[in-house]
Amino acid sequence: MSKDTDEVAFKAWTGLWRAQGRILSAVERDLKAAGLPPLAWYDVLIELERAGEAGLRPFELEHALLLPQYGLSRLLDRIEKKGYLERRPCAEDRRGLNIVITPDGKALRQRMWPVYAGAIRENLSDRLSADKLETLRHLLSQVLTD
Amino acid sequence: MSKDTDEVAFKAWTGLWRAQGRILSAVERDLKAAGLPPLAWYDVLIELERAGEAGLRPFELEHALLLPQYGLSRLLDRIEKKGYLERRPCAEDRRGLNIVITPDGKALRQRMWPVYAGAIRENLSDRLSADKLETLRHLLSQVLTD
DNA sequence: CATATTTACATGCAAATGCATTTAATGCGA
DNA sequence: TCGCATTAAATGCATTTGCATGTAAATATG
Repeated sequence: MSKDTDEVAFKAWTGLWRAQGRILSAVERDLKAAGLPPLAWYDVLIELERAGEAGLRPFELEHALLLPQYGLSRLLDRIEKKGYLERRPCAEDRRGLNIVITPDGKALRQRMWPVYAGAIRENLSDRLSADKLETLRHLLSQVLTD
Repeated sequence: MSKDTDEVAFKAWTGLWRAQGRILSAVERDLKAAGLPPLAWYDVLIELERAGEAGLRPFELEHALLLPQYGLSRLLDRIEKKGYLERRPCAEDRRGLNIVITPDGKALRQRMWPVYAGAIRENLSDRLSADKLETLRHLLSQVLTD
């Protein structure tokens, strides 16, 4: 690998970092401005919504969201306390839980979505052609393979 | 903007998020494993090193690193306490400071670099051809213009 | 020139995060 | 089936972050 490649790679990395940071900040700012909870709540709720009535085990959410175990445990505490999800004992494994979204949770997720989508549009879609977006998506999926 | 574009944009965003998260986690993990401080210290130190003897004002660092004002203030506290930088009163503006790296700070930055670079290589450069890296860099720079 | 506004940086306090450990149940090998 | 390593999830404690506000100096306004 040439020195040049290292340099380009480093610039790609800083771009990745800054772009992600800028978009994420915008999303969080807009959510807060709308009186809505942080993005992490959305991620939990959408996963639960997709999982349906059976819900998900914490370790599944952990894997899907790339959160540390203790981080998820406490995130669930907070969301549960507001009534957007339920922790149910798990029949098949009594160590475990089934996390299930409530109707309020679904409603909250729906209110969050347009704010989230708006920030993505302003900060990403509006700045790159459809083709380039697709290229970006593809490159990043390659980075993430394994 | 078509619904399809929105979908691709969203996937590009999640890719951006996950790729950044994965790489950043790897960097932090490797730094910690090597007994070195978090990446944020590197960012501060490299900026200071580039700024030379005159150092930088906190608000300049803040802008360069996209940190909130109070976040930077406390990051500087921690780095200063370990002796890697100095806060000097600023002659031109007595509200301000000049932040200057120490020799120990330069040495620390140098020790951090190979660990940092290694993680970028493993998680980015090794997964994308030179051409694709350049494309990625270019796309991200477009996202960041303004 | 006096006073109001803005800018630079710090800090008290509450919330979130990271780390290590705990509790409890499962599975596995002897 | 007993004992032990492993897995699921929670939690105490220290560190870090976020938010609001404080202090002090510079700048703008009348």
